[in-house]
Amino acid sequence: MEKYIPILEKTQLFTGIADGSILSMLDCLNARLSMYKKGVYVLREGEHLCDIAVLVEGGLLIQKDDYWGNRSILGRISVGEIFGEAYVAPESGALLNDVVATEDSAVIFFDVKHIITTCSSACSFHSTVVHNMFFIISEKNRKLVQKLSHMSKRSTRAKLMSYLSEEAKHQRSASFAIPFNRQQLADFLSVDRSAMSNELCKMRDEGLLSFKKNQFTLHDNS
Amino acid sequence: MEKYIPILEKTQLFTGIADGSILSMLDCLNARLSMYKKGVYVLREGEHLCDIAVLVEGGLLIQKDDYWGNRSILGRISVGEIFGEAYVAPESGALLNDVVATEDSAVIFFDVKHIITTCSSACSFHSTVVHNMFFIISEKNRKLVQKLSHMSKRSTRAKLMSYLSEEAKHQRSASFAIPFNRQQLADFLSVDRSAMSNELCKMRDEGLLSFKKNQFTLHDNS
DNA sequence: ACAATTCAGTTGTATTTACAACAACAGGAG
DNA sequence: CTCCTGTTGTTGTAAATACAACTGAATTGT
Repeated sequence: MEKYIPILEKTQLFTGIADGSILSMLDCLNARLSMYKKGVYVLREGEHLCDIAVLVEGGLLIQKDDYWGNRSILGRISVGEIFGEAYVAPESGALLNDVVATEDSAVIFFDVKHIITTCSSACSFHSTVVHNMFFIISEKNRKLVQKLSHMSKRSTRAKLMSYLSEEAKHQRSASFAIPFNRQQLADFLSVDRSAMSNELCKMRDEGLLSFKKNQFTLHDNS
Repeated sequence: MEKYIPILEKTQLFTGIADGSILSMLDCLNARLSMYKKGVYVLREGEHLCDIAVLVEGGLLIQKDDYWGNRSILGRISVGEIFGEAYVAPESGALLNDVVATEDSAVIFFDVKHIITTCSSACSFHSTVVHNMFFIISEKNRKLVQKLSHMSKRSTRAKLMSYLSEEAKHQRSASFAIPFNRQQLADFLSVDRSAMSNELCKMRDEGLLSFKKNQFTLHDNS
């Protein structure tokens, strides 16, 4: 677990924690490390979770498959991000989504109770971590609202434009990479892949944008 | 503002705060009361917010209108609930939605900085409020994920079933009232009102459910 | 009580999207 | 190199949805 401390130091969760303190906190927060091969389920819908999880290596997708095999993708987790934070409240029920590793991944789990309850040890960083989590969850909240605003668009084209322009704004460049392939993007926006592919090509032919693989460029139509 | 203290006492935000303490906290948290007539905008998309808001009287809708007049509804705020919590982080930008009063309403705003920073006064309840907010935001997070799972359904019928069965589960009864009229429900699920109305009637004719106004009953098809 | 307004349901048509099946291409394994 | 697999784009058809226009019922205000 120690090898991932440099990663943890850079995460938003441990912002403001003195460099040497994280190692001692791991113990105090009952941290556990788990490894997952590509394609393996990290968490499954219906399970109960008492932990906050931090991805320290690899990549994850948060997704859900319904009875008929329709998949919907809630989002991607990259190294340094936390997940499972929506289930920390005592009354929160079972997980609503699966979490799947898209590459070989490493995850560190922290016991929630240990985070939000000040421990008996002399570790004075609890309140900092609570504050950090506070902001992280609030920010996740905003990201979900943004995703909802993409999905509430009525047409495939409007959904694509909403998502892509948001992504351009976020990455501060008209040219940017997205973390999805076409099928994943379609599942993310809840549209049919082939219809979406078709629409993307139409938009390209109209000069709205260009793309190659998952690299997109939005064009200025002024 | 004092007249709303009994309301505040019952909110999740002030759970665990001794009864007499709220009055003194109002000052400490720089609380401000605002009244809004039915139909008036409480907050507008694009504004910046430095406060947590608690609805103490009336009802609100969180919604967004696009350039062409398409409205999408993010959710409803009832008495005792908080809103604006997605914008507490210092880096969070402008509001992404409007907030509109659907009845004459009263809102109390609390300065976020005063909540998350321990004040110099002797008020010892800060950490309790922070913990409460923590759980509230986490729970909101889960609600957003649930809304996303309704909206990611591919057909109008599936969206309706997803929303209505969730509502039945939440209210622990197959018979329940929803907080929307038809147009609002359509805007909430991002579908056309008339198409939705049509689908609802088909579902009723097939015996899946029955309804009258905003009162719905799901039927057991075993 | 009456008029005005909002709300819910209905219908027909135009448009959009989903679905299915396939072709082209790229990258990796043997 | 060749085969296999996964990904993306293409096309035609079927199905679902949006849109517009209207009816009747319910609600509100005067």
